[in-house]
Amino acid sequence: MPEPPIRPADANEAESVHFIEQIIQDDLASGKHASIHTRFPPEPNGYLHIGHAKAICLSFGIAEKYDGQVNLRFDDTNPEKESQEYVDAIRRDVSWLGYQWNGGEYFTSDYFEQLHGFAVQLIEHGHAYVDHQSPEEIAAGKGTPTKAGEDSPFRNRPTEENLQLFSEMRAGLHPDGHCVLRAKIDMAHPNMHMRDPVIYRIKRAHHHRTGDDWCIYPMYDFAHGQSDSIEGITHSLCTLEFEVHRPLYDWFIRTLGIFPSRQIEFARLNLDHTVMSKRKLLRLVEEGVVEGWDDPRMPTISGLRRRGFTPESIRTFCERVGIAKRENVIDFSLLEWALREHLNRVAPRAMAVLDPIKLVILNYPEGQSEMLPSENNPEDPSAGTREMPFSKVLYIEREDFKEEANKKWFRLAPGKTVRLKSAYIVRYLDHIKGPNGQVEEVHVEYFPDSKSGSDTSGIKAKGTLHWVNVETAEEAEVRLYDRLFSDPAPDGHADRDFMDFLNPDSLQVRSRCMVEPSLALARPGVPHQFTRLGYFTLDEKRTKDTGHMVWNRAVTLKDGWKGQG
RNA sequence: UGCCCCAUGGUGUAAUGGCAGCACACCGGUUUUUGGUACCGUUUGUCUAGGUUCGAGUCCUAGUGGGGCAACCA
Repeated sequence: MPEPPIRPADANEAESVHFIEQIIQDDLASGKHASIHTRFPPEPNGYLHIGHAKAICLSFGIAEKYDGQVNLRFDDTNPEKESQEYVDAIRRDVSWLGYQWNGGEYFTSDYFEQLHGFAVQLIEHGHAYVDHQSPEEIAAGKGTPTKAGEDSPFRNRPTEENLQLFSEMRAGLHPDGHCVLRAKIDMAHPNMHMRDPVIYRIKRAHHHRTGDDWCIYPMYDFAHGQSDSIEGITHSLCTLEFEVHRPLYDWFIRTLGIFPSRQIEFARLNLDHTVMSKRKLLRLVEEGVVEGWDDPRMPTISGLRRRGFTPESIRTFCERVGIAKRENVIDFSLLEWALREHLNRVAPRAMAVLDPIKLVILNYPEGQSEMLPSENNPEDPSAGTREMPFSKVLYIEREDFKEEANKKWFRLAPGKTVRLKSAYIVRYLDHIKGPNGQVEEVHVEYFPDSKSGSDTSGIKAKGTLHWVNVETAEEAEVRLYDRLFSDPAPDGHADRDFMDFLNPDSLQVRSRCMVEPSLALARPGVPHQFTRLGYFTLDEKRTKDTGHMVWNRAVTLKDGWKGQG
């Protein structure tokens, strides 16, 4: 009986890699490829979103890890939907994520001439024909998934006639839609994509790069694999919906006898409480539900950037999400975790009060003030400290005071004692209410010997409150965000429109917030942690437009309090 | 009534025929001048049925469930 193998005493924990990396390692080990070359091939017809970030991190990350190359290629074969605006936005988003396309930048439109040559080559070898059927006739002729298609009446045209017709198509002798070029494969093939796919159509549309040079454009299936091949892409990584296109991808490469790029598919990213398709995102923009593609509630890269996400956090998120072929829906909280994980280490702390009421320290001398040092980041002593002005009248958070509270309430209330962060311990005395019953001021006494850093009072305070000195406070607008949809799967209801599930509270604007004076020098793109409140970033656009500070909250701090007090 | 892909805790993802592990979430505890962080701990999983094997999450067969495929879109 064979003994079970003994595990090596000190085996290095083998690095576990996903199935795509496994293929790459095998190809490198077997010598199939001396080096690897990937590409990221967006169509410039919209803004990149977090799902694209996964694809970007995959293709760029693999090139980086295996010392290979990666191309950025704009798949621009449908001029009606594409534009330079999107090209620019895509470049900016990929760069912002921290990636360089070291293999170069390309456009499928750069290959139009070469692709045209491939088509001629196919015709010459009897592998393509010009079809004069209408789109409806072609669709009908394809059959259904369970029923074989029928040959087009034009399928057996002589090569010479096909050559002639195709050159007329290119020369503009035929009106739009009059005829198409089709690959001649198998109208009864079990894979619908192999039933003589259309590979060129006539379309008199102005192309954002080639202008009016062409009136025929190749279809995706005839452009993508060949473009990969032209660029020497070894591993062409794409999402699962292209799986059924792979036999066609391979067929063109084999039939044309060109460099065999290999397509490998992985499952696309889905996030709960949002939608990810360009069509649906576009609807949110067009119906004015959000401000634009870069609205901080959008799952777009530009939206996340404006919301206050960092490239590092998005890359971490993509690593955690993993790569597999299984359909998946990722918790939004994983994205939030990734941001907190990064920002907790690097974000400078500051104090801000979103819903201010006054705290008056009755026994603090009128007219006196002092500067108290406060750590910029407790996780990073090298970040140093800053001086916080402190005096008799401060702002504290309305929700940090309660007229009645039990033992679990660590904040201010009758009978309670709290520490003011980086300052003194104070004890409740009384409070004043306004005409409509709202608390306006809380009065406390402070203990002079409880000063932060030199506390000899011996008094213990369970809770610590953040505060801002009234005299020196800066006013700011703060925008708080929540999930755009209240339903975890807004587009998962067959009988309901996803717009029915919009979260009415996805945006909260707080207009008279008070922030510490040092924040007046803050710059956009540098996230801060507002003590006890979360991570905030200056909104560049809105701050510029309104002339006053506007802060976006990217995410709250994790809240471990159960709210039982 | 076709073809292709997939199935591991609540959510993701490992285990390459040999101890089902990790992260997020959840719950509990310790520390704490952020009810944060850090640290510790609890609970929870191999779709079903057969088969191969000393041994199956892994291989085979069938079933079930989910996803995809019929644009002159990508």
